[in-house]
Amino acid sequence: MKSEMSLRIENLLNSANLRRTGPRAAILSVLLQADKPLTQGQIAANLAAVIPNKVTIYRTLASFCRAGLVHKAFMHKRAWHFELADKCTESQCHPHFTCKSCGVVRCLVGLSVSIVEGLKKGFVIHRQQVRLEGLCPSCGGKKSM
Amino acid sequence: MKSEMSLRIENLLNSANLRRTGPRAAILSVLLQADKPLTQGQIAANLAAVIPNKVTIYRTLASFCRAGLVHKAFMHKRAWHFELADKCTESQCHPHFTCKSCGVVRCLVGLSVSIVEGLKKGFVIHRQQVRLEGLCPSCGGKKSM
DNA sequence: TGCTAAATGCAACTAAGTTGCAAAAAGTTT
DNA sequence: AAACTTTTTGCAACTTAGTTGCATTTAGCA
Repeated sequence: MKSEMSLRIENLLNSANLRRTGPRAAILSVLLQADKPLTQGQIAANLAAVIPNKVTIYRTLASFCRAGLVHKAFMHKRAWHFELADKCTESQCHPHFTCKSCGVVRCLVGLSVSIVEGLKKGFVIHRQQVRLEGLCPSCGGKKSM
Repeated sequence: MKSEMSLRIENLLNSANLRRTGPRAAILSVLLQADKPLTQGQIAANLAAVIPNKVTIYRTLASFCRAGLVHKAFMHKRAWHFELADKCTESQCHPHFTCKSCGVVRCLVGLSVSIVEGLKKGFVIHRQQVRLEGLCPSCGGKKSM
């Protein structure tokens, strides 16, 4: 009998019209279990035993993005983070918060962001992304920079 | 007699308490003349004759950031863009727009962004950055992706 | 079972950004 | 103006994210 996780992965891959393969299922499983966006590096570290190759991870994530299963968010440093797309509509993503002190990344789902006002005529906006930096509740006040 | 540009550069460096050197003046001059944020690579291409070394550009930009003269904005690809900080307050920067079709980067100064609503208790926000992606007026409608 | 298209793995590469150290330039003191 | 100190620059070598081409394997199907 299949686990709930396994079924969910099968559904996701099916709905995206993607073949079910080892690496794909493994990456989805990691993303499903994480409550925050992950970098390719973090996924690779998690799956070193299963996926020997970072190229596979990059390509898999790219096809997930293309299929709308996952979306990319740029955070601090020079790495993208990937997370399941079920938390946001495609065009307006929730803000992502990075704590400058401990480095934790949090998705602030439900935080309203309105940019529409005053948008210049002629621009067509496909996607908006909001990044916040500061201190998270557990670091707040401890460190000023 | 000194040019207006030259004077402005001197003032900026003075106010930031930074020595006036060739590379610094050159980088400031390029940023002052550009009406959009530039990457290190773009600056380097502009100043190949004057600054033989990208490390100098990185370090100079870093010290400009530290002094609050310049701020970093992440755009598409995996490069930061740098622009003079006089267009925005330190904590709330104007949105940056990238055209998916032609790649042009525009600063949407004056566009209001309000994220405050619903911010979870305990978070301290130092900086917010908004990225928009879509089509610019001259590409609008020509290309759908 | 065998076939075919898609997916994976590998090696080699590109490009952004960093580090340590020596040489040069700026500012200061005498 | 010479000597000294501190900051800045240049160079070489490195790290890491992400990409490309090509050969091999695997999923899905006839």
